[in-house]
Amino acid sequence: MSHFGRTGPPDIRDTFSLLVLNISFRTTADDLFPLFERCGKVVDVFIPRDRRTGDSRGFAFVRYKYADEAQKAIDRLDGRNVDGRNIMVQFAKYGPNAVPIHKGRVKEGVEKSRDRSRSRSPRPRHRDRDDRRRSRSRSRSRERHVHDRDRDYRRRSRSRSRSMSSSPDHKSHRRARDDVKRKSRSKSRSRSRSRSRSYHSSSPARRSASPPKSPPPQRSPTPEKHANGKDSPLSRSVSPSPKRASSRSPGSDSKE
DNA sequence: GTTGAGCGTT
Repeated sequence: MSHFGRTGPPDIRDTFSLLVLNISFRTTADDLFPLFERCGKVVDVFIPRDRRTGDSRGFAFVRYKYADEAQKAIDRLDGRNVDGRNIMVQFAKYGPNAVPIHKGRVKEGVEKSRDRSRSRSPRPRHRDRDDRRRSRSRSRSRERHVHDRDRDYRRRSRSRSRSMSSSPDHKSHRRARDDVKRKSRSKSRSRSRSRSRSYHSSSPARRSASPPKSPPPQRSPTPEKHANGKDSPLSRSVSPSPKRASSRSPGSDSKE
């Protein structure tokens, strides 16, 4: 997506891309275009956005037609306050069209801009939203599509150090204790129920179709109700007649 | 409503 057309980059023959960092999340290409246009001929303004949320990622790419104009934009707009934030303008280093830096003048400019951009001090990185986003994406399709975004994912994976919290701990413990309690209370019956449950769990089709509509009954917070009521449909379901259980044949399995 | 290191699209 570019500012001039929705069919990708217009012409990347002899353009010089500038990376504009630290822009506001609300700043759009339309806001940056006039600003950069004042420094020279702007070929395209592109702001990478999140594919899932569609929000701006906080930086933009501005392509100039001439290197000297791009250099001028760096000199003039780098550090300029835009939408309440001071942007950082520098030559784009990576990307589909690496800046063809051959002229000594541009090269010096690049080094200068990089030197200046290095002024920013390192900050502690903790991004909840990104972690959440990546987690969700990973949980849904971990290694299905790892193409060009692989670089991005790895780049952001660096800040996954202190992600593990202590919240799931007690939850797990609580669940485990609850499970143990239920088991000890059920005792002998637990065997047949466990087998029945296991059998149901081994059916992927049912598991896939069930989650949204019918949650697993064993996860019910009040199992004692069913334990007391022997006529409960659940009880019948989980504890079939001993006759059937003892004389279980392959034919019966196919039915259930 | 929020966030803030970095390098890009149909």
